Amino acid sequence: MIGLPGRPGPAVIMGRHDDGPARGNVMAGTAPPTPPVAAALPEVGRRERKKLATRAAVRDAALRLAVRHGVENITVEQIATEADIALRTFFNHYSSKEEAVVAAAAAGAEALVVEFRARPAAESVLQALREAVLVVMDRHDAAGRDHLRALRLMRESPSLMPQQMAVLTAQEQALARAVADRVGPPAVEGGPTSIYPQLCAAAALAALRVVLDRWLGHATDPDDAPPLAVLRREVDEALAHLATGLDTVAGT
Amino acid sequence: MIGLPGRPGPAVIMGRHDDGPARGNVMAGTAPPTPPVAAALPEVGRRERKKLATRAAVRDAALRLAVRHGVENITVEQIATEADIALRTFFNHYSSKEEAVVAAAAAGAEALVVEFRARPAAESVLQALREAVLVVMDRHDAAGRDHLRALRLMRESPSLMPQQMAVLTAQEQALARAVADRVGPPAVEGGPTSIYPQLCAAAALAALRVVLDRWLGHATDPDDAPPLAVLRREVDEALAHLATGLDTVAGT
DNA sequence: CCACGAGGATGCACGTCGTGCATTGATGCA
DNA sequence: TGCATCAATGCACGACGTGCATCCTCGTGG
Repeated sequence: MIGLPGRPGPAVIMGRHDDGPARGNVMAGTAPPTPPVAAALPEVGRRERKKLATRAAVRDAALRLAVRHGVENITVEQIATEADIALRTFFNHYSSKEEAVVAAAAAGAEALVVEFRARPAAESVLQALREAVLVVMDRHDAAGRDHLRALRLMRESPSLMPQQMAVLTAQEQALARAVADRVGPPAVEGGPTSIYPQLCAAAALAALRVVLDRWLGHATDPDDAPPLAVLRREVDEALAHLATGLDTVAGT
Repeated sequence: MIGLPGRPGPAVIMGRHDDGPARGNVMAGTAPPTPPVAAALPEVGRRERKKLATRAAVRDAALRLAVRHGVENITVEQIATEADIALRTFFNHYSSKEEAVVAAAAAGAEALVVEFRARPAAESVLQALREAVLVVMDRHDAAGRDHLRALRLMRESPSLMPQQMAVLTAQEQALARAVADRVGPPAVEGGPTSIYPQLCAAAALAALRVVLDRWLGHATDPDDAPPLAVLRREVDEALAHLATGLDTVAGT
């Protein structure tokens, strides 16, 4: 998800196909089936590739500067310069620096939904979700230190929180649909849709958000990640709570 | 492909207790605002009261204009004029029009936490939460049409979503603390804090958000609220799901 | 091979945002 | 009554975000 190329050059191309800046909030785009690791298909011409490259350059430049100087202390102009584009062009891709910074992280949430859908139908909803989380976690674990720094940036920048939540809710909708597809169509066609998919997706993502937040908070030293094993355990614990019910009375 | 005021969109419980001078009508001596639950505050002098009044005036003016013209189509200057204050003064209270508009809603979420804390310890966490929700719901039901319009505004204004989520997460923290207090201190002093409070608070608020969102979505006609009974039922259903566990396998 | 249409990158102008700084007037206090 | 405080204001200014016209590159049909 995060990718921090050393130079503003052509970066990894990852999904995100929508045109036009998203006024005020984030994309809820359904990128064409672009599995986690995308391969350049002849589908896109040089033109499209250049556009994507520019987009990626902007995104990475934004993240790089934000990690180094803090989101509050950088201007869109600086990002544009770093990405070697005109100021005006920046707004052709993102409508604010916050959106650009968070965009780099959005892929993570998208990947989760993709992996979830890929799980066999035999698994229960929360089981499938757990496995999907593990897959995404492992993959991102390889991203290393830069990736961790980016996560901390997200966690500790108040001004990014809104954008993050926006991404999260967008993915919540996607996950809700995935859950609905998994449990099958409602008994009655056209009948009142069950609240279950939305509820489950919302609760699950909220749980994962809490877990990740706690995990990032555990670390006493910056750049020092608590063992991944801890994260796994807490994910399991949280999902287990959801699965078995989380009501409690005083003294328990 | 995103900025359209469409289906997805969170909402927040909101209430509008107006204390301050409401444009063109009574502006009594401004008796100390009457928060959800009485609070004796003999401490406030005229100075503080005036400040609060100004704040309320700004908040209400923002909400009123936003409901009438849409958040996107109003400027801070208009709000300031409507509230009869200088432009600069606006920023002494809120840092953006979105914040001002949503501020009116924040009280709702705060009230929920307050009511939750007021529930007897004998009730389980989710029971207490349910009762608290009902209390807040009933109280706000009396607010009538304007209140409903405000809720719809929140739901359908993409640019407000970030601020709403900010309010929501703030209350999530407060609720998490309340839950922690309710279930009692951890067995081991200073030991690793349980994830339960945060998890529970996050899941519960996420559930309530989904329920409210669905409820607002049910209505086919604007200004026409689905019966409150439906809301109650869905709240119960959602919390019941959380209480008994929400795992499921295909075909269930 | 070339002219032409589509679309991305830019430059420019402009209105709105949000903040720092200095000033004023009402308020609270000794 | 004299003084300290603080909300409200006015002013200046840099950053933001968008509409519009233009230039240039890529993709295509002739």
